[in-house]
Amino acid sequence: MVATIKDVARLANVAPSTVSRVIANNPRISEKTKERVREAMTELGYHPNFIARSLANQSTQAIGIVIPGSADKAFLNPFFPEVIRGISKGAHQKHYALHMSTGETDAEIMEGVVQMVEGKRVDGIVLLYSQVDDKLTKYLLLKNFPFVIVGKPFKDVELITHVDNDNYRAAKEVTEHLIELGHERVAFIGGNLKLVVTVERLLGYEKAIRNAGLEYRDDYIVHAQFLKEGGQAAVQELFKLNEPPTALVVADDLMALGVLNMLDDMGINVPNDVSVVSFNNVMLSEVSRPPLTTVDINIFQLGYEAAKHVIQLVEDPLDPIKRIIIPHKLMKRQSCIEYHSKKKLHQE
Amino acid sequence: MVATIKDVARLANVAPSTVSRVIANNPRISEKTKERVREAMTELGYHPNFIARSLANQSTQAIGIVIPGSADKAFLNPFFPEVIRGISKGAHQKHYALHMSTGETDAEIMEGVVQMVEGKRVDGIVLLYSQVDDKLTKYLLLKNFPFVIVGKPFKDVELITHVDNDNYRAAKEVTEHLIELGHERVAFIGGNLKLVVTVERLLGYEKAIRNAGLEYRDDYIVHAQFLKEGGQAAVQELFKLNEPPTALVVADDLMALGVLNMLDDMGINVPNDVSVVSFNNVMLSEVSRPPLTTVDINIFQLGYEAAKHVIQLVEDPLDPIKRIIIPHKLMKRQSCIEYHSKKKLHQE
DNA sequence: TTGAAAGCGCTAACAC
DNA sequence: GTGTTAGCGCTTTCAA
Repeated sequence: MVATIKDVARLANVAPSTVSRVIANNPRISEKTKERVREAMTELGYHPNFIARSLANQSTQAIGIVIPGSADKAFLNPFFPEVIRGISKGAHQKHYALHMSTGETDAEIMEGVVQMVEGKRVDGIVLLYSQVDDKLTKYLLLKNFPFVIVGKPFKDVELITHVDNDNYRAAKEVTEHLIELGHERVAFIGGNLKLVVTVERLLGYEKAIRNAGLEYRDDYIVHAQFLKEGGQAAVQELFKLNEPPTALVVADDLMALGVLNMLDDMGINVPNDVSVVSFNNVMLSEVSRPPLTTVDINIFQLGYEAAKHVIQLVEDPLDPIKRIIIPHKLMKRQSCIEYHSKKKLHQE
Repeated sequence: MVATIKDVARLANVAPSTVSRVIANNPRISEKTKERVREAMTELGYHPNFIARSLANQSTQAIGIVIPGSADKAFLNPFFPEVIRGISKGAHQKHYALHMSTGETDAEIMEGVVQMVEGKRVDGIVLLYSQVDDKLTKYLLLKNFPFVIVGKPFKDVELITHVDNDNYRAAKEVTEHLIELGHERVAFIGGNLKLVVTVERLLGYEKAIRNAGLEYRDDYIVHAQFLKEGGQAAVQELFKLNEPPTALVVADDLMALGVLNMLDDMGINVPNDVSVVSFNNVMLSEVSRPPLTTVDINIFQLGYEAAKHVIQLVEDPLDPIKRIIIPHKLMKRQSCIEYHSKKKLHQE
């Protein structure tokens, strides 16, 4: 049998409550008894039972991570491990552990969150995505449970602490970059339109197009899933058009990789025939052929700040709602080139 | 206040234990009372408190994941997210959640594991690596705590359920492949020599070299960390030699990427000047320039089986110790080429 | 400065 | 079938 607080108390000739106070390093216990109790602890190889403590305490020192559509899909996109790296770092600094449920469908994920919250398994939650009209957000808000969103909340922006990039501006900037390079037929390949990030990037793209006085064409907007295969499907649609685009804004590096593959299969050269820019700057984007010009959104930082702020929220429920914007940066690489009507000139 | 089992009991006019039995769907409760209790539950919006249940139950329905040297480093290598994908899938099928501690140093990681085990925060543990002379393994074994290792235990192989590849054979095969292509100066770039996987791969390499009657040269063996930078450092050493190798066996795709980079910087062409094979077949290896010939070790499956088997162990402590070997497969891509003394001929 | 005792919310004997 | 009751191991008033 494993030693409990009672065993320690008995051995040290004190009450269990005293042992508890020693664990918490309560200053009102004399150094002498502290010493005696500590000796008893090591003698018995005592370690506190976290679960029991959690029950008495109503706190778990763990934060929950919620991933869209099941870890076993999402982890295919390097974005997620990278945010989790950041979260892990932030949680570590405050001595928090990480907890993930493993639901696959939306219903199961919801179920998992309810279990985390209602079952008191975690003290706070980081939502790794923001969906339009999200039930989860609504639930968490209703329960008044500490949580932060990585991304921009669809609504109630002023009620939810969130860590985000300025995706609108970032998308606008990359599109402008393409336009400055002389491109006039710029298409947008986005991910799931239910994700707020997709919407933001699309809006930024649109703004840049309109600002430049270019035509905003519906058939230049394609949506697919945030995976390699998504990118491939999108390209096929776009290059069936009479006037195919000369540049592509792709909402995610992994999709861009699919785009690159498909373009290659179709014998279309990047960057000579078509320029490509994308988002995230995951390791792949540096390695791809050609290396992708992409927006570094500082994924790690996104996770790190999210963790820090849920914990703040947990430890002080009155902590004000915050909006943290992580800076982005365009990483120019070899997937973009100047476009002069029918001629291709020097690289950027 | 949140509803407890007592509230439900009161409203349904039954004893708390009856409610508990309804939750567990105990067959000895009449359908009628079950119905009544369930109504009371929904009316009160009742959800069981997992922590309280865990305490009474001595079970958490969660399995712990232990990563070498902190998540925030390890996750840089795509191996880890990929195993976790598998674990997540396996855990999900049995309705288990995942728990990770966030230690950074060895001591902190040990501390985290002790907290998981002693604090009863998880029912079982998956160790995502196997180190020579590992304290963690020793501890877990001593505590008789359910755990499985992804990899080959350094010792006590017959006492520890583990999920592994036949890394020895895999390394032997890829080295033989290189030798068949005509290479006679084949070097080995390994990772941390404390990791059993490194040792196994090195031994397989050695065996192939000796079998072929080639000279086994110490200066052809270099070790670095399992990251991109590791690969780069290794190359610099190797190509300072008088007789630099014409082929490289690299113990990890990510390192291989670093190798590729560095070789490129040095103006050494792959595969024309030197052939490269590596291990893991992570997504990067397909995308790199040139695409890497690598051993697919089926990372996802490794994780999936590991999860399935810890859970089995948790649910039946008498479940026999097992050794699960996941098959591997050489993925031939464009980083290898035939070598004929001073000439290079057609590709493989 | 320390102890006694109640309680966190649930489960599992043991009764009936 | 269902209720009673004693824990699970800890924290936290309240008293002394």
